[in-house]
Amino acid sequence: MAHKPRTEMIAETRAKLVTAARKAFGTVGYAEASMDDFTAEAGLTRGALYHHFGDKKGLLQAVIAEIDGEMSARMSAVTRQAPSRWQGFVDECVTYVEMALDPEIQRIILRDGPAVLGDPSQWSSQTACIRNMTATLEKLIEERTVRTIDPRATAHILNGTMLYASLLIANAEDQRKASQEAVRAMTALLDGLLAKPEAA
Amino acid sequence: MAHKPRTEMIAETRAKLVTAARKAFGTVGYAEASMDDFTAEAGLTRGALYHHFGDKKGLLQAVIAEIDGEMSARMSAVTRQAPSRWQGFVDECVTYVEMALDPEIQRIILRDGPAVLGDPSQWSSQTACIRNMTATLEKLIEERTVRTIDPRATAHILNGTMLYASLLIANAEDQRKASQEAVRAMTALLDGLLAKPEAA
DNA sequence: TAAGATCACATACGCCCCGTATGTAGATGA
DNA sequence: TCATCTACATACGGGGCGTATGTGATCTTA
Repeated sequence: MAHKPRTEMIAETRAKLVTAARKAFGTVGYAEASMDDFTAEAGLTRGALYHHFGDKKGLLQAVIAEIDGEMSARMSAVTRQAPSRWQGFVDECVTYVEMALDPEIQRIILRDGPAVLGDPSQWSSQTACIRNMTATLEKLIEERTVRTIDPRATAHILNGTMLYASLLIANAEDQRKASQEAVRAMTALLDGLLAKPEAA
Repeated sequence: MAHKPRTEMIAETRAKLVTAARKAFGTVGYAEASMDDFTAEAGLTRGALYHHFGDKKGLLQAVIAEIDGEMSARMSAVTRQAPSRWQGFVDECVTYVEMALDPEIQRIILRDGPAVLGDPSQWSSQTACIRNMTATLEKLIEERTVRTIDPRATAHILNGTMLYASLLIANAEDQRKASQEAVRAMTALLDGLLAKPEAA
């Protein structure tokens, strides 16, 4: 029974740390998560953490990158199977809101992330989601479906729109009702982007 | 030279603490702000802080309440002197974006606040700004200027829209250009709320 | 395949920061 | 004027973090 190669072992411990941290950050939050505690839970010590990620912030970045990769994958899947380009864009937005309902995502991506790492739009990761949306917008503007506005700026701003829609829903007593209201308001706003606005 | 009455002295020390904390939170951030440091800067100790505010979070709440009061005042001033109700609403939004450009506000209200205290829409204070906007929206819907959407949900969502517009501008290399792009995108979105959409 | 170098972690130490428990001086009220 | 209360300061203990150091296993090279 030979040992696994070294690189594989390393990847494994990195994954163990990221998983344990993600769980801790997602539940008790970044500030309250004791490095001693969640490294121990992964069968390791802080030594491993510092070796691989530099510090607590570095580990948070890794966790965020992992989450963001998952979100990005889901979004592009939605875009691919949309009937029209505009509908695909709207679906993308709705999917984003749905994903942001996850308490773990809210805690790590929306609350602690910005506080610790600063403006999300600067993160290499978060940009992935936004880049998707920017690209879609560019095409929509090119084909004259959408007004001539700056696609990057619009994507960033819509990012905020959707995140706060998620917050609204997540904290509502009646989530179903809140979700309907939020989607309705959001689609109304999105209609404003259209070159030929639809009737209300 | 008689001493000042006691209640006045108390209000003064509270104000001193809030001011010192606001400065510290706004520059180095909540987590990095040492209570020993900024209380000393106010000529006090942590004892005073715990006595008046319970803990660090309590002080942050007080700081946020102060800032939010100022923001609320500015917003209602803008609303009062608007030519039309819809224009007043748009101005309100633009003002909000402008205020959120302040690094202190970004740091305290947008980054650290949510991380420490949770969803901003739950803060008694933040509600002030949102309530303003909700009220304006209600009237606009009543007079059929705006589509029939839920005003509270819309206000919350727009809150996010504007905050991220501010982030975008604040972090841009060319702030003037970014601000133009952001305002353009925002007004486009807002047009979507109108019952009779304006031509692009 | 054996010796040396390297790497992936664990251990150990000190510092700072926080929360609480306790002390105290001055204002208040009879 | 004395008892009480209040607004703070001081003192103490604990925990978390960052770093410096140690160690055993793996990889390299001849």
